[in-house]
Amino acid sequence: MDKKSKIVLSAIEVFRQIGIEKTKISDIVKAAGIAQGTFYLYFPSKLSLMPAIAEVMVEKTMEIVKDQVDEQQDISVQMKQLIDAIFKVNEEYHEIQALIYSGLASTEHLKEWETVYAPFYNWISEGLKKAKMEGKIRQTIQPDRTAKLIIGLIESAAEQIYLYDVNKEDEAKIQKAEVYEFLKHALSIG
Amino acid sequence: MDKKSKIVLSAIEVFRQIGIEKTKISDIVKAAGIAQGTFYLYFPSKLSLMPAIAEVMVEKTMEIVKDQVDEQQDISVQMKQLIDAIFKVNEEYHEIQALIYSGLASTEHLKEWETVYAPFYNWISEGLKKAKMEGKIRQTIQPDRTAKLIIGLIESAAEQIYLYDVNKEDEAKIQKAEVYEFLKHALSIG
Amino acid sequence: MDKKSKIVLSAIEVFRQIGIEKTKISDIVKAAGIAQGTFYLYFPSKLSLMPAIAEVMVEKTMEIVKDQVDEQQDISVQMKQLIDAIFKVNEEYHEIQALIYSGLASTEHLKEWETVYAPFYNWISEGLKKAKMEGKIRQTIQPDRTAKLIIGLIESAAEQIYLYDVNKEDEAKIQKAEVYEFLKHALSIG
Amino acid sequence: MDKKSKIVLSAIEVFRQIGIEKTKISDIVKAAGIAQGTFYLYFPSKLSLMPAIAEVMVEKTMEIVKDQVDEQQDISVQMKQLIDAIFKVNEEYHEIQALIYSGLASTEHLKEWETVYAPFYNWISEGLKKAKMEGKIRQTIQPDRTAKLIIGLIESAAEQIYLYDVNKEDEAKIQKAEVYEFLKHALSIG
DNA sequence: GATGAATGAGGATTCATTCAT
DNA sequence: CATGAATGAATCCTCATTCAT
Repeated sequence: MDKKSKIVLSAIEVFRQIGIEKTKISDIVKAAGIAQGTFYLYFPSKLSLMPAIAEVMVEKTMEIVKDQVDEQQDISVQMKQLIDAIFKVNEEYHEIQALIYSGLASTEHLKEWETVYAPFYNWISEGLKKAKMEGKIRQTIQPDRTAKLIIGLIESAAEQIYLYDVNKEDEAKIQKAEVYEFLKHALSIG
Repeated sequence: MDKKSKIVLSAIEVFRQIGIEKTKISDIVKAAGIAQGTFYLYFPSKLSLMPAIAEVMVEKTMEIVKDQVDEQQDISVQMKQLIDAIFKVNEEYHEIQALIYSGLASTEHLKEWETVYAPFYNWISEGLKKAKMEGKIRQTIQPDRTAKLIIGLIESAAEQIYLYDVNKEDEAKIQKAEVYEFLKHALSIG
Repeated sequence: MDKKSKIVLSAIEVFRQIGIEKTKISDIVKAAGIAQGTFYLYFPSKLSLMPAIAEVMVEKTMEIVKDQVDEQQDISVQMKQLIDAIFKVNEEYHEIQALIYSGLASTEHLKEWETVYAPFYNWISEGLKKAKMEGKIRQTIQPDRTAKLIIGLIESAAEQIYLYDVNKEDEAKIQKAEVYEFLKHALSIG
Repeated sequence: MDKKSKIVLSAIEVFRQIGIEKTKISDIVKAAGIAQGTFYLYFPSKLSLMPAIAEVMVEKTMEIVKDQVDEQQDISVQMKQLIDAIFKVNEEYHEIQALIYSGLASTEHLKEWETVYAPFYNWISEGLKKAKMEGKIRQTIQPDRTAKLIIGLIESAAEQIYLYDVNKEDEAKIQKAEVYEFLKHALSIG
């Protein structure tokens, strides 16, 4: 394995054990079995690790999700499986999720977050599109938007964490309308 | 204003500008216009600030929510208003939400989190109970649990953040079942 | 004595013993009897010490010069005394002279150099003006400019002797005589 | 050009730009277009560069001086030419002079300094001997010693001008005239 | 209570040098 | 000869915390 990957994986391990705040660069390199200076050949600082870690985490998440969700099953079964999968990932890596979040938040790497999560969102979205075409779900659903809502809902249920993006009034309006629709059905209002 | 409040408010301001990671005590006291040592008369350490900040933030959130939501209105209207309100709060204080979370997460203050958020959850829960009794929403809803789902959903929609809590298998099972039910209706599945 | 002066004087001592390059901040603070962090309350870096050291050195130089040169004496005697004085300073502080020079050169403190040396230059210049008015030296001399030439001449002469090693009494004596002769003619004294 | 020369010349260039203190080996090799390790095939350490640089600088100086000074001319003309030459070298390489000096001083290469400068001193000394024999300058002059005084005088005069900034043509002109007058009298020329 | 200069342990970072390719 | 990734000792610098005033 190349040194860069070794650093990232070791960092994940160490962060889980000691916590991001208390982890020293020296802990990471010790775990990776490399010299102190070598770290700086690949990352300028501890926080600059975060996007790389996030990427690995999303990869792991997708692995588990794809493993647990049977695309041949009915959409209702798939959703149950998706919930199981996300709860499972969160259970195993909840510290890392928190770390990534605070790590991304405390730096200026926020924009990389969306890029990193994109493949996961897309995969869900494709599933929704199929179900929509087959008339299994309501036709007013916007798959891309709803995919994110679903992931957010399940993750927040499993976790209760908060994240966002601002100053997009139109975007917010559509989003709000969509959430309203979503919620109306979820609660069986009216 | 007393010095303690001055410290908390200055800290919020400085955290928003510099980020929690990079903020020094000296930055906070400078912003508060007090001496370095004075900080320690009110807070034993830097991290002990977090719960106090969280409290202020929840207070601000509830102020806005209670101001925007008209309890005389129909539940569907109230939900629209709630969405508006939460989006509004998040728009204004999204960095702080992240800060609080990472601040609480990076220490052992996690347990205080629930306490701090409790009044908000309770208020939503009460609304659901009333609607449930009036037959406006489905009778299978568990108000306490659902209150958190709703807040989580809306906040994640406004933000896209992730947070959690693990090792509660039974708790997780119930939670998963509830989400499933929630989601089934939201998507009009079956 | 205040801490800032203590740092400067200790730095001079340590630099003389260990050399500027090999001196660590920790050596300086140890010599000054203060904590490591305290250094940074007064100086941002090792090199930023240089102007302060230069100032002290010029003060010391002027003390010795004013002490050795008798302004009541004839200009030729005064020049002899000036040569003695500068050689003396150089013998004692030759490492520091080198340090200051390289220290100033390697940083961006060059402009401070002139300011620091100004009082010395002025004092010599005043002496020349008086001698010129009294017809003791040639009338074509420009005092300000010549003051610098004289100091430059004597210092470089002294450096040539003391740069390598210090105990060269005989060598110094001959060099001083030669410089005196050189200077006497240059100024057309007597 | 062979790699050794390339290293020396690149080092001079980089030192001029970044300053000796801040220059890393990696900067030098980058400028020279060679690999990091290659440096050590030609120089055992960073400081061992200094004598080589000094040598190059003295060579350049002597080239310019020999080019500008016409040995057929009268000693007074030669001195004028010498002043011009040294000022010229200083204008172009004033940072390097400081570098060499501090570079040599900060190590144990001090003894090489004399060796490196020797040919320059000797050349001047020879000129003085000849002039002395021809009765063009005062008979009390000791050529070897005076050669160093002259160079020291002119260099310090030039430094005073060019140390701060280079484009001071008028200032230089006046300074050169003053130095010439000073020197003419010091040597009792004409 | 309030101050802010002083502390110093702790950790980040640098960079000359090596050596396997 | 040439390379440049890897090394890790050396040292800088930060900043939470203390305490004499």
